[in-house]
Amino acid sequence: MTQVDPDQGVYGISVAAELVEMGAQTLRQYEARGLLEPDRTAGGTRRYSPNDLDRLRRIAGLLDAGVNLAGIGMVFDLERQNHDLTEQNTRLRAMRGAAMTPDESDTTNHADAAGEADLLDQAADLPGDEDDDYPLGDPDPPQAPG
DNA sequence: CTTCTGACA
DNA sequence: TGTCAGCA
Repeated sequence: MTQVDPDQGVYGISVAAELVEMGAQTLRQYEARGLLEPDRTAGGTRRYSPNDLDRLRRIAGLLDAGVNLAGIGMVFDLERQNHDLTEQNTRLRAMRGAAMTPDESDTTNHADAAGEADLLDQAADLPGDEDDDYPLGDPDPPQAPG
C-alpha cells in the first residue's frame, strides 16, 4: 500500500482555502507572516499539504482564542523547539543508559566522552540555532497617536 | 496563479 | 490588527 506523505503538498490555494473556509488572500498573508510554508511547483504556485491544512485550522483556533498572528508565530516556534529538545532528551537518556555501567562512574576516563559531549553540545545549541527571532527587548511599543 | 498597496471595522 | 478588494 502506498501511504500518503502528509507533508506532501497537493492542494492548490483555492482548494485549500475552501477546505479550511478561508480566503486565498488570507492564506498568502499567513505565509508572508512566516506561519506557513507550503510547497511550490516549478512554476511557483503554492501546493498545500494535509499538514498545512491542519496548521491553518490551528491558526484559526488560536485567532479565535484571542492570540494575534505574531503570538501564533511564537507558539509555533516554541512547539518546534519543544519537539527538538524532547528528541535530544530521549537520545541523551538512551545513550547514558547504554554506555554506563554502575562501576564506571569514574570521572577521569569516559569511554564515550566524545559522543556524549557532542550530544550535550547539540542540546546546548538548540535554543540558539534558531537565530533570535523574538528579542522581547523593547517593552514600550512604538505607537502613533490617533 | 503571483506580489503589492490601500481601505475598512 | 486582520481581512478583503483591486492592480500589474
